[in-house]
Amino acid sequence: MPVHNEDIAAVFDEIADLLEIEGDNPFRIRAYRNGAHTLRELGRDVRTLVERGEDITRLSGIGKNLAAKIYEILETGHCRTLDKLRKQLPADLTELLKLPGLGPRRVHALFHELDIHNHEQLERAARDGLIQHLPGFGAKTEARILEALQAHADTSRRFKLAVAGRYAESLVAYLKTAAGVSQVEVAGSFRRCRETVGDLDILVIARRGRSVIEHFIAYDEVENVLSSGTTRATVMLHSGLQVDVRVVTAASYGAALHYFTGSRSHNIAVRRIAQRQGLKINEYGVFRGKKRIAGKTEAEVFKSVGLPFIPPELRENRGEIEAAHAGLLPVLVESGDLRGDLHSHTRASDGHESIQVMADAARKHGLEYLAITDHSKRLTVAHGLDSKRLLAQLESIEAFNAGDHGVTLLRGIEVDILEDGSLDLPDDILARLDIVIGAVHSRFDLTRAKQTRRILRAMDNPNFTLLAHPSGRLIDRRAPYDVDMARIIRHARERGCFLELNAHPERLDLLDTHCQLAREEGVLVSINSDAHSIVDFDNLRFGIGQARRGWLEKQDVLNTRPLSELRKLLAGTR
DNA sequence: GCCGTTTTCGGCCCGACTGTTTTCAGTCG
Repeated sequence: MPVHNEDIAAVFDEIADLLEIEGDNPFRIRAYRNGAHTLRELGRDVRTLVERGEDITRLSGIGKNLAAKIYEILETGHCRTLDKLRKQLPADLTELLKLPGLGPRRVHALFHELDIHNHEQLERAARDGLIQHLPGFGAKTEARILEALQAHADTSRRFKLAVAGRYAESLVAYLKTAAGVSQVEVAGSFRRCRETVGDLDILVIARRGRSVIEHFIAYDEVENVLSSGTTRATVMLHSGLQVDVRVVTAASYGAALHYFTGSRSHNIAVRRIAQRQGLKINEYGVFRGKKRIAGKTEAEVFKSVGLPFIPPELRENRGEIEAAHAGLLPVLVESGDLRGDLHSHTRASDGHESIQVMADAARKHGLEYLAITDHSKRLTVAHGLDSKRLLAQLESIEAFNAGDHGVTLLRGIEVDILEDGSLDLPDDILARLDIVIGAVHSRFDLTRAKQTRRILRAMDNPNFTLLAHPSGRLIDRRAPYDVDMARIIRHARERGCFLELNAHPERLDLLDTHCQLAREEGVLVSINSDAHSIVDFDNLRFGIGQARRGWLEKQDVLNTRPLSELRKLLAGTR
């Protein structure tokens, strides 16, 4: 049973939860949480690092103690510290922490005073009116607990970036109509371009907070108001999306934007740097004593602690601060850097438009080239192409290219990688194409070893150019297949082929951490729309966002190359 | 439990809002 980083992180988080309920040293608790964060953001299995004999205490937040626990979990599958805590406290107790309004202190009281350690017991006690008599509780808290228990089903819901974006857009427009508002910015994980967001964090610049807040909570999509003060408010929209609005004045704009953009972990790291320099950073500015020395812009805030501006997409405390210190921040790829798109579909398979219409849309999107890559025959639901239909399509593409349309089409295919790792069309046909994108569309359930072997074998086909949507996941709908991505990335380097970052907002794989890994290994990533209709080219921006989260620079992205250079790179894979 | 521009001990980010309190603890972001 392989142990993944997430398994170890979950152990550390549970230890932290249980220690917190028991009122342990808060810094010890944070150390466990920091360790969990480091493992989750690592991008490669710590197991592999250990197997290679690397010193894992060099990872930030992993000291001797946590390293020993990692070894223990890898070897035995258990952690004695956690086992011991679980003997002292019921296993389901940490579930209570997930209810809004219940933190460690209250859960401690519920357990030790009323022996409550699960939802059922909590609900019964609340209905019997027992909770409001506990010290620190009251009638309102008891009522909120009952509400929370009823609403519990959808508390952890996250929204895909593109979906959240639509809610954000109308809300921003609405907030701009409030009196005295000079600026409205969506911050938080949305600004960091995370693939999903748990809530919207919106920063408003205005002289007076209260009137903006009143305007905000009167928005007609508001389901209920969770809190509302003079400078901030939290509401739940009808859609189930939570929105936080924070109002500050222009003098605090940069500091507030930095604070509200996060991530929390990044903010803490930056504030600690400030602290060591005798400064204090809060959402109002950077202060030396009572004197504000910065805060108007984010760049000013960074500069005040001796750092260059760090783009929002990098702010995950994943090495960006160290890189900034060392002057090694990447110059991130931008939308305008893309010269082409290497993955698109037409009516020939499951797309909605002709070759000509797709080409025209790509040109209007500022692209110089577009690969037509319809599905192969195995994907019958998508009306995949067999050799004969593919050859016919090649003729149409060549005919198109013979004219002057301001965009060049590449002859391609998205060929199915069959269960044994062979490709769904004959080699002599694939050899006639400019680009062969391999993709897994079946048997997502193979074991990690088999799935990995399947993909490695497909890459070994001399015609193979690019691995499409490498994890196969659909966010919220289908888990990724189990595969050793680090191995696949290394193999891509050895084999000299490429990986796709699929820009569709439901896919967005490669993951950001895998982009980082690809970059370190020198494997070029292609940011592709996988367009099935002309509007889908707009999705490229989500791919750019994900690539930026993955530290990719222009030179790390295959389709930033001009056509002539691209052709050489494609030819080089054979 | 981690870590070092105050380096092997002594510190560890910071503030808003709520509810239960009469000055603040708990929770949250």
